[in-house]
Amino acid sequence: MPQRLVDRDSLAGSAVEVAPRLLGCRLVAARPGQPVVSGVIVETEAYGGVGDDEASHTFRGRTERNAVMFGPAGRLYVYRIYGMHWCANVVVGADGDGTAVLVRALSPRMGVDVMESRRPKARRASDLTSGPGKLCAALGIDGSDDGVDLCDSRSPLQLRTGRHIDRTAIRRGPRVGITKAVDRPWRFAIADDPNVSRPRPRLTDEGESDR
DNA sequence: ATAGAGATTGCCT
DNA sequence: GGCAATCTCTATA
Repeated sequence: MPQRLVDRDSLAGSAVEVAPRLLGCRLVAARPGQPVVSGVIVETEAYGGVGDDEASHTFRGRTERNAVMFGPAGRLYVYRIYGMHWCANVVVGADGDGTAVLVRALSPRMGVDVMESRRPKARRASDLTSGPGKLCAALGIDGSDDGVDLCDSRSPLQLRTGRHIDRTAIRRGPRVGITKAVDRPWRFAIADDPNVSRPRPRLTDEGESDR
């Protein structure tokens, strides 16, 4: 089966439901006049809505920055972090929920040479897209992509289906870099993929520690 | 108005 | 392992 666009309806669930299902999907940058650059999603994090998840940008309601998170599922929410880098999220849930899934790492597929030119500081293949800021740089994602519809074949950024990831091959753990709601194991990753950022999540679906 | 923290990365010791 | 770079939002005045 060839890759097809992810169906918007499949993003209608809660962030913590959708986050593991995005593993294995492809994030594709298809910009006019430029070579296609893409990678398989290997790490995600779920972020909840207003008053629900203290670590989420939407916890205190709508702002200019987080407006896209309150729109329909399938849009890309891009924000600047630490004044330096960009982070990309897939908006999920129902229109108005303010929920999204942060894409934390990719396994490079198409356009690796372009990624290398955009990530001159990467010294190894696994440095190219092994973090939310790194993958945005590699795919050329910035603030001008905020709000792009990933479920539209005419978009410069698209979300496409990939191979199925077995439940037993998924690891989960606490989200990275946050100081609030640190107890929620809302980070998901494909076990043993070299592009997953550190520290690697260690829990199985049953909550058992791996290794 | 001003200050401090933040969903990160890379360079330094 | 520590820490600087530097934009946006929030809290406090």
